[in-house]
Amino acid sequence: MSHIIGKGRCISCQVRHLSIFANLSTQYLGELCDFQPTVMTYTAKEFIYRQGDSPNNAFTLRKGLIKLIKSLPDGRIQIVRILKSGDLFGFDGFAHQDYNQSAIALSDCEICHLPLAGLQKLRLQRPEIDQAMMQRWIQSLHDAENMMLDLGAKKASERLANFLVNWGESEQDGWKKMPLSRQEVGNLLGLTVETVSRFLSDWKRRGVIQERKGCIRIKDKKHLCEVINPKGTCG
Amino acid sequence: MSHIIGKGRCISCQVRHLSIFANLSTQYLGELCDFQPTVMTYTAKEFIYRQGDSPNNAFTLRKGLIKLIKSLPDGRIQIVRILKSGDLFGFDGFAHQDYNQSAIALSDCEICHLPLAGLQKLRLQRPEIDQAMMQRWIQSLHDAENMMLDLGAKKASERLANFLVNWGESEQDGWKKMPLSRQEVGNLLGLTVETVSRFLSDWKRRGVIQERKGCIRIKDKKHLCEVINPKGTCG
DNA sequence: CGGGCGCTTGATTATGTTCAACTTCAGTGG
DNA sequence: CCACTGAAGTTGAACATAATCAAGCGCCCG
Repeated sequence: MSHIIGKGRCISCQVRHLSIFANLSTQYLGELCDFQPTVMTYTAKEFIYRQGDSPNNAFTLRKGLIKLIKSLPDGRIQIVRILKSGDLFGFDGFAHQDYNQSAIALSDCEICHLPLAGLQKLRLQRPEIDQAMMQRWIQSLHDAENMMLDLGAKKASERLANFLVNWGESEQDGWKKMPLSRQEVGNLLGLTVETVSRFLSDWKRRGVIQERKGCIRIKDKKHLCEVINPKGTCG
Repeated sequence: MSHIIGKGRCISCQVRHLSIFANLSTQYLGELCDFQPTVMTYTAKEFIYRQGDSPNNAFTLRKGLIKLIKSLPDGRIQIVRILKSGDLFGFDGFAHQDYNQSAIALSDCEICHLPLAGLQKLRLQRPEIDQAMMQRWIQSLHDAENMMLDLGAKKASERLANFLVNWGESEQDGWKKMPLSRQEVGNLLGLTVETVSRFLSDWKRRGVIQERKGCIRIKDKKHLCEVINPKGTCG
């Protein structure tokens, strides 16, 4: 279950450099101390909020992974975003709107609850924070646009190869944590479990990728890139 | 061809009430006059900007319709947004990023070019403008999330029915302009021309919708709503 | 009047889904 | 420690949906 582990001390936060408070001049970190967001832990599969709830907070993810999902009445699901350390989410309240998605922990998580009113005040006071938030909104929109292109115009293998390459990025031929189930990869890419499983199995048989207990490694990136873009270049 | 038709006088603009300057207290409209964005006209099918261009401006659409598209090297296209009067677009520069999509006029258009630096200054000065921009970013993100759900989780008929109902909204059983070609509807919904044409023809034969010279009318909204959501309610 | 574009329609194919059976593995309790 | 259980993953076969290919229509514009 989720529980409160205390008040955040942003000034000494280990993931501040990833957050919207990253570029804050040190002289203003003091003000941030008054802000004192509540820090909570969540266990895997727990909801942080549900689509339709009225927002009192925005959130910063400190530790773990989160999926933002939208779902249809009959149970079909689309993952619209995967959140990593330092990511800001649940900011719908800034537009006086209810949460437009549900947030679910993919792993055990540590999350800062940022009261909307306080954050709004900070944002108006400190241009660095304002700028950081704006950049994140625009980046989120870009990510969403790229995903629309994937979902609307690409085929299964292209989407999956693209997902693997992006996920494995920054790892030079090393093992990368893959905490998403086949089902979740399907929900992210608009595919069924079976389709995801078939392509992954195929690529494993051909030695394009390797897998072991929740980790994945790309052996033949070139091959995946050719799947993504038959006659283009890629990394 | 596009050409400049002069400097905008926001204070007397007919679509200001739809724009990010809508809620500006009258006392500040004067400042806005110094801003003086360039107003330009574009003819249908013209590019306003291209994906990858460096942004100098954001834009407000005064008159007409615009599509924002992303495309793959092999020519496949996804429309990621359709813009209407008063909509703000091309604001990628605020995050120091290149345009992430291309903007193309769907009809003859009138567009305000808003210099980034000037707009940034206005935003920081006037909370109303700042708030309006933020709301639009969040709304755009919501729209994008809804579209991801459509593209990833729904079938052709559901997407198309949903599109028609949304497009026809605010019209009480009247004729609604439909300036998108079958091809463009396909590019928006992740479908081929043929698939779009087939469903529309079918619904026309059944009397669910009517069409005449670039206009469309929904005769049997209930039927479309049942296609969208087999056992739910809808408007 | 001719040409071309957008739209429609049919036939065929491909891609991915659905359904079903089986395997693997982690966790649980005897 | 091992048998049992259930969830996650794999695989095959049948099926459905939408894409592709192809042909023809209607209409606007030159």
